[in-house]
Amino acid sequence: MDPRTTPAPEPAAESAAESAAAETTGRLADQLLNLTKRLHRAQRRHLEPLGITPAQSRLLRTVAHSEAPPRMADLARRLDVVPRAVTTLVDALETHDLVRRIPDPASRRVIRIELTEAGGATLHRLRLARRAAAEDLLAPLDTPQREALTALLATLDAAAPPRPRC
Amino acid sequence: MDPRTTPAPEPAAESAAESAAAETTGRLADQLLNLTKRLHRAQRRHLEPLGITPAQSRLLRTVAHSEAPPRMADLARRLDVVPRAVTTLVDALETHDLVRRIPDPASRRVIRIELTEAGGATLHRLRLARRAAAEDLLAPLDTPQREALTALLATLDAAAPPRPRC
DNA sequence: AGTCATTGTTACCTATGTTCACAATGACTT
DNA sequence: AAGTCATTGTGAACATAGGTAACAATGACT
Repeated sequence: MDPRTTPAPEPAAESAAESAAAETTGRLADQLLNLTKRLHRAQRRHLEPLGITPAQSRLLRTVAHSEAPPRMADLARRLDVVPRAVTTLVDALETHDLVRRIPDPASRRVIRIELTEAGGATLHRLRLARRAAAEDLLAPLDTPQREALTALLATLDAAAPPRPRC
Repeated sequence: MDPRTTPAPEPAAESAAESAAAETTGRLADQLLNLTKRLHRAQRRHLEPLGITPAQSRLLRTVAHSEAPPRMADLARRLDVVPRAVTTLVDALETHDLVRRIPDPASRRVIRIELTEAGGATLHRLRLARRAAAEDLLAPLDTPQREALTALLATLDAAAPPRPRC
């Protein structure tokens, strides 16, 4: 709803309905990116005293969430990153003694990642920090609104990945 | 709702309600980050043929959205980044001849950023690409759901910045 | 033994953004 | 006029998050 801000040469012959829907779509992208930037910053701010980055935090939580010590490849899949990215994160966490690389008895190729005791302790502080960070952002929403938002995002996340294997 | 995944030593004496709310909050953060990653990828995929990155795209749109050629500092503020970050982006766009640095007649310190003709043309293709990218993500949501989502995000974005001036 | 797929890693590259230092400029004081 | 200070943009260096490509070790299957 701001058609004057269209300096593109093409008159963009769209119906009003199409245009509005497109506006919404485009705006959504901006809003998401904006919000995520703030989330990143809030997380970083809260995680800084713990000495770990948001990505490391995510990895740590994923490890903790796993029933058995996961393999590097498992982590990569669950974090939706390329395996190479996991190596760096585990390196960082391992130097801080928050996780441990342990060999898999069944296959000498695989490496399993185990939470150390210090890692477990950090994880708890991390949850608090993370919650505080999210709380900073989500303050304007009341509980039902938050639930509505999670529901919508869950829909998006669920429909997400045809699991791009190649 | 998964208390067994709490390897932290502390028993975390919280009420069930508090815990559930915290769960929601934490989950929201994950969902947002997840979604944004996908959005980034989708954008990159769609923007790649145009030879510009998402951040450059955002800068370009911001320039186009401004009534008068904005100053670098304006752009930094509106993009919510540090001024130095704008320099790099403008550099890239300028080498592609999509924007131009023009001097401000009033003050020799300030540099104003102007959209070139090629920039305007690119901007239109960019809108299409961007819309397609968002469409990829938002496919699972129907129109009322999207509107609900934008409304929620708008609330968050609006309440956002006490404009951290220092 | 030979071929092929899996697993993790080393060595780079990119994108985005930050801090620090600095030079040029403008504005304001003495 | 000179001095002080804030603004503006940028160079240099670094951090974070991620990606590609090549490769070695290993397992699996013929």
